[in-house]
Amino acid sequence: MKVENPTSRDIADLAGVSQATVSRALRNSPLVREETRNRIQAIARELNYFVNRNAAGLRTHQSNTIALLLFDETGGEDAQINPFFLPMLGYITRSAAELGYDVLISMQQLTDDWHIEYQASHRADGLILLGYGDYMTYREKLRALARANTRFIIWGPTINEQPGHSIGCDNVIGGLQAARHLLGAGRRRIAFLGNTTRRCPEFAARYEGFRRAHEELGIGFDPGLKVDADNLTTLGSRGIEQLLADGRVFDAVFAVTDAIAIDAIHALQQNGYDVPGDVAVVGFDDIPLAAHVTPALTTVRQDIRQASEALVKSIVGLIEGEPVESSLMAPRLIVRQSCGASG
Amino acid sequence: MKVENPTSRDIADLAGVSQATVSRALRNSPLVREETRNRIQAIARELNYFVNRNAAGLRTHQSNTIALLLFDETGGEDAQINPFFLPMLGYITRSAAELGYDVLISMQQLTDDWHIEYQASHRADGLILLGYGDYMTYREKLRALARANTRFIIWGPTINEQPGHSIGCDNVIGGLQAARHLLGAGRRRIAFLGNTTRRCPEFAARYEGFRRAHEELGIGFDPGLKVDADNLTTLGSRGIEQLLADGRVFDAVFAVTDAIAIDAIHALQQNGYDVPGDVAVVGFDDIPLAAHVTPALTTVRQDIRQASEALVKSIVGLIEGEPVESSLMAPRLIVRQSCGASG
DNA sequence: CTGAAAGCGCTTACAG
DNA sequence: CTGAAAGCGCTTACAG
Repeated sequence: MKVENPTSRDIADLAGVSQATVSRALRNSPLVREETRNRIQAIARELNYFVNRNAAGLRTHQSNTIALLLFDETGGEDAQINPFFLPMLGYITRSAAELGYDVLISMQQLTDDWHIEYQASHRADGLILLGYGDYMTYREKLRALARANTRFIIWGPTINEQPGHSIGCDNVIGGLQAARHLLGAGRRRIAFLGNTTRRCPEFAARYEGFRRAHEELGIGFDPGLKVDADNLTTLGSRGIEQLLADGRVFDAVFAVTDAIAIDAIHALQQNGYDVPGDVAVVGFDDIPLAAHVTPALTTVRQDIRQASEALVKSIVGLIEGEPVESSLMAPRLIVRQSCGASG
Repeated sequence: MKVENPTSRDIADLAGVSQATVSRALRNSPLVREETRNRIQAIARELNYFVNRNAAGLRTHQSNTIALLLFDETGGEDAQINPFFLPMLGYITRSAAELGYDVLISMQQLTDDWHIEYQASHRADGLILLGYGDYMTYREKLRALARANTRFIIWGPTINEQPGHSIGCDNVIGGLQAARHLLGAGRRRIAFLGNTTRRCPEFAARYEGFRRAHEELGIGFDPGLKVDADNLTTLGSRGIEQLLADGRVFDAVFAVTDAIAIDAIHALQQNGYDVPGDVAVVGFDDIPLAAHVTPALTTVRQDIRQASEALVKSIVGLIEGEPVESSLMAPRLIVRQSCGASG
């Protein structure tokens, strides 16, 4: 009675019904009498039978799979995913599972012909694009995607001419919140650490909000306090060293990522500055370590979970033909000790 | 001439050959004349044709997909993947892509019936299991996997009775390296921070190596210097505070993760200790931040990339019927400033 | 409520 | 080197 790789026909034989009835029963069709359905499902369970997804997919033209395309910044040398996106994977996977979708991940380089294949080959019903920061670079690829009627949603800012839909963090608001908070606490000379070139539109947006907070209060911002640099990991300490070497006076630091902020705190402490006494520090991201460094880091948190769920909800909506809109989600300031305003 | 969703038959009509010849040409079969093949491939490209994976998979009984099952420690509440495994995703995905496999990710709780379905439903040809630390808990699940002839490979220690194959880091060697290094630098009272209960067999193995290094040199280890605790993120500072509160004397710290080590460095500095002058610190993992804290953290690095590639190579070997062996990979000590031995 | 039948789009023996 | 044909395992209109 044990069958090697059972098919619906095997179940049918065992249950004494037609293969069509087995198929209906396993999909919980109301057309099948309950008693029959239960019997069939029991046999299927007994035999460890699972519907062949290839056959079902061939028939229905669906894969019930979402492809997650992560932009590979290393150009193929290394394979490090931008660490910021990693935690999203878990949330995306779970949300997708709740809606009955599997998640296929793929690292894609800019040079790859990454657009159309997943959907055209029926491996995925739609795509989520993570890490495609600079729209201008991808413009043509996105257009090709749209032309091929591929369903996709981008994690990133909403840009007018950009094809498709996107869901992103409102980085301007984030920068605004950080700077407002420091200015509200009486800090007047806030250094800005972060790369705001076109390569990093998110950081540029954070700077925009930072600048706007100064404007709101009619406080000028000294351009000498803005440290731009390429290498993000060491920017914290190098930025501080540079500011000190240049003899800049500052009473606060806003870093575009927590990694930079934490590195900056170290450098400040090493140079004998008290944080937040002498210099307040605010970061961005709320990475796990942020709450555990000393002083605990005040930072701007993007709701990664909410964002992930929204991305999945949108792509599934697109797949199932529902209306979908682009949106920006407001981040939230998490006040801890490093800003000196935690009461 | 533009076809909506072209099939191999459309290509065949356009090329004036049979559908079978198209199929052969697209798979680069040597049976097809080169001129014919080129013509067919050109037309396919022109039409943005891609082989329907469901149809091909149904025919060949293969999916060319590997399922990556990540253990979800949160029991479904949250969806955070253990951060240590995240970087592996990128390497696994790339290695798999190089061998022609897609990667499906899935978060699985202990209670899930996570074993058999992926392969039985022909969604994946084999499984990679990440994060299944405590074999005893999964014993039955792994046996069920093996019984169902599911191909799988586990990232973790090799355990004798454990079904299937595994690839892991030699954590004993790692702990040994760390402790030998500190002892070799003249430290004699090394505190150990980490949870070594059965829930964390990797950490227990690191402790084992740590202990063995003491034995080698005939140096006793004061059990009062071992701080065990549940909450890993704050163990660094809490551990140090506890040691100090208990009046323990120590000249070094070995923490089972870098996060704990970095937190410990902070706590030491806050309490007026110089690192590494008064207390040397060694961590484990070599997380990105490790090189950038002050002092830069000496740590034990697992070669995540090599491990990921080995996992993929093994599962693909299993899928393609080649012989595969379990193995342990030696980690490597990365000497920086925090151990006071960088010269 | 159930069954017989068609067909999804491929791959691959078989025949030439 | 190429074609006609079978068949992978489903889903679903159609008929009853």
